[in-house]
Amino acid sequence: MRPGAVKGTYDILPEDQPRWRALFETAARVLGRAGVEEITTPVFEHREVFDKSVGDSADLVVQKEMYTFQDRGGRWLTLRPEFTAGVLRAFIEHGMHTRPLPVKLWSAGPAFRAENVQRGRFRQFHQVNCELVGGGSALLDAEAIALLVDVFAALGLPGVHVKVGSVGDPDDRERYNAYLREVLSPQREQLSETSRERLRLNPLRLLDSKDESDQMLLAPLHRPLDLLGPEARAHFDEVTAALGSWGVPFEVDRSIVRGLDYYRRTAFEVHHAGIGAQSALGGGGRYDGLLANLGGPDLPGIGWAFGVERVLDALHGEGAELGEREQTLAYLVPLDPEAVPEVARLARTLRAEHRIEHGYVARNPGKGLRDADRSGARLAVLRGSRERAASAVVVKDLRSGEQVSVALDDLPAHLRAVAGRPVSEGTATTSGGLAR
RNA sequence: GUGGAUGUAGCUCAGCUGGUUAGAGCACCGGAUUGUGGUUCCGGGGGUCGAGGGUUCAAAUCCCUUCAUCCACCCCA
Repeated sequence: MRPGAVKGTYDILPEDQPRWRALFETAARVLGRAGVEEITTPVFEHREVFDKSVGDSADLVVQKEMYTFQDRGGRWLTLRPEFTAGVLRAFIEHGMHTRPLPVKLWSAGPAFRAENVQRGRFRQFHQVNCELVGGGSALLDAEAIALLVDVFAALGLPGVHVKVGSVGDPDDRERYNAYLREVLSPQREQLSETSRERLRLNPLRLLDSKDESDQMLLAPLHRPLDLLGPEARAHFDEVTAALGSWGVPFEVDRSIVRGLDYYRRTAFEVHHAGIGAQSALGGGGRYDGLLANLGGPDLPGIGWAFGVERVLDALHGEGAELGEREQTLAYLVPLDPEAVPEVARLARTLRAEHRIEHGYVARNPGKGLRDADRSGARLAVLRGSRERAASAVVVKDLRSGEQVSVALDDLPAHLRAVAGRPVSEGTATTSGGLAR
């Protein structure tokens, strides 16, 4: 069997590229206007970078899902499973804490997780990531959330649901975990097996259970948001007040939860109903303390990421098309061998202004026009012995069928004029269509 | 790691309970049309029927194994 693309990876074909490009360009524009600057970091890092950002979590699963390997020099490296750790590593390495704070950085590119594949979940996938580093103000939390929403809006994606919650400060989390243990331990026999395990290791995650009877048990309980300390509560209220005053639509999610320990206070997710079971387009949160964990200054930060594949899936489902392929203006047809180098040279000069393609072997007019048609070009430009004798070319509009002889010297002006006109309506005339 | 569905031409699929040489549409190539395309008509090339094994006179079809894809569970930075 010949090998196909590796499980969980796929090819982005030429016809898909405009969508991808348009998405990245839109994100760059929206974020750029907010003063967020682009940073590109390597796709792999020393494994400690991700181990430190992720590793002290109770969930060892997370580590199992990282692509970690040893290079020829014996270095342990990890393909990035997310952007935050690498971006913060770069932030620290380049002393960016000396820049005006907060430092706002966005990135885009592939990331890797050794997960099982399903809709919206791949082993190599793509994210757009944004980090606002060095500010603890609730206004930054609100700005981060608003920016994420703004990007979706600029993409023309309807139907997004923004959920905002808070996991509180570390004290709050401990208190909440203790609360869950206290309330649920007497009823542990009624919990599902995995939930019993979670009760022991990481009670917070119980809230994620999809088991119906679990949810029945959990329903009457307080949520993290209900038991926030006064400071975290005030912070949360400031965030929601800012979002409200900016007109950013969101709903408060009392039970929002993060899997990793470094998250503090604000946590948020954006969901979309039309993309299968993995309905989260993106999400993020505040990670005060993470920077210090990575050996940097003790600065707070907040960030988010969204999954490019999922957003494109959602856009497709909503019928929102994104990006267009540039149409070839003219396809140059050599009608005899002598014309081949002539059209090649001509194409090179015309390309200064337009997208131009041409044939590489002599064709009769029938085949040549078919080639031109299939290239998607607006015009076919024919060059053969008759045209040569007149120092001209024949230019045929492939939609209307009209054709004219144009002197070589006049061709640039002619093409410019056509390019400035809207594409002529109507499918080409039938049969004859040929000017005599 | 677990479960379900699906694997037949480049693509989308048909092929019923086993029975001649495995089909269609689209796509591709050629001709009708040797200086005029996209429509139409005619013709053509393309397949280890995912792979391996088994049952049978006979397997795309039934059985087993395996691989892959999709969806879901698990998990989710």
